[in-house]
Amino acid sequence: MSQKQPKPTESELDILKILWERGEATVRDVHEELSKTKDAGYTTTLKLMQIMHEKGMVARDESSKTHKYSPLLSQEKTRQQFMGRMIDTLFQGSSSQLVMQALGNHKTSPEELDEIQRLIDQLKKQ
Amino acid sequence: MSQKQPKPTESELDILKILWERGEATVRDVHEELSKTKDAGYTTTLKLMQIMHEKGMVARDESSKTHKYSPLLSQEKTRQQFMGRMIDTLFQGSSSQLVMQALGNHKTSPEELDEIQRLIDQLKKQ
DNA sequence: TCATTTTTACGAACCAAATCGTATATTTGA
DNA sequence: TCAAATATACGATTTGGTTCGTAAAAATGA
Repeated sequence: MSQKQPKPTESELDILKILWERGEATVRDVHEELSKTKDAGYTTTLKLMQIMHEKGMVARDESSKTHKYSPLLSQEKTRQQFMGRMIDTLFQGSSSQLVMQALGNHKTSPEELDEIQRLIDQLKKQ
Repeated sequence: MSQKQPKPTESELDILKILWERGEATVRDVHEELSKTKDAGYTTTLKLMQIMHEKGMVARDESSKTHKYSPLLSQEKTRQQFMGRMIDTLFQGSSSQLVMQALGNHKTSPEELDEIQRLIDQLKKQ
């Protein structure tokens, strides 16, 4: 029986995003990256990451004084988690409605469109 | 200068979902619908809807004792709001990645796929 | 060496959201 | 009519997330 994955908060998502990009990072790494868009003190970031560690969202390598953090939640699973909720609450359970919205509202390159087309063709074959 | 739309919380989204479906509903209507999936007291739902009214998220028709509520936030705008955040944090800013995920993970009917295809064709023409 | 900087730990404070109990007004129906 | 049921209002409490100050330990470098 697998445990249900904890749902990250907004701030936790911001941190996870960075950890997913880097694979591993110190509090300072994360904080500096975060500072570009947000405006929070160093100890705030530290505390958040400590809590995430308690929750089992991130691993912590304590072999050196300066701890190294890495994500324990998979981006894949987290994507599914949020998409599911989104489709359910905002798109009447219809994923295609979500797709239409995404394609309609954001610029998508011809290459990306081709890629999506290929996926559709493949799905149709089944 | 238009005000930025307030961002609904999780619980507020649940209520908005019902209001979007029905157009108009009483607290009891909403509460009963909500009870199917959630487990909260009547006054909790009432209070939530009162707060949403204060925030300007819903309209309230007080002409009869039993108030009637209707949504003031558009589903469209709210969709965009949440999608934007989602694409940014979870999909590296790539909407096509989100589309791939949505199509890959959820069953989509051939009709829906056709519809998406048509949209893609149209986007490609531009 | 030793002052400065960097790091972690920890608790307090703050804030918003959510929950609920209670009071009061109104409606319902026996 | 009048007791029971149903509605709103409102405040208190709880809970969870976020922020930050301070202390102590460790690392750095002049």
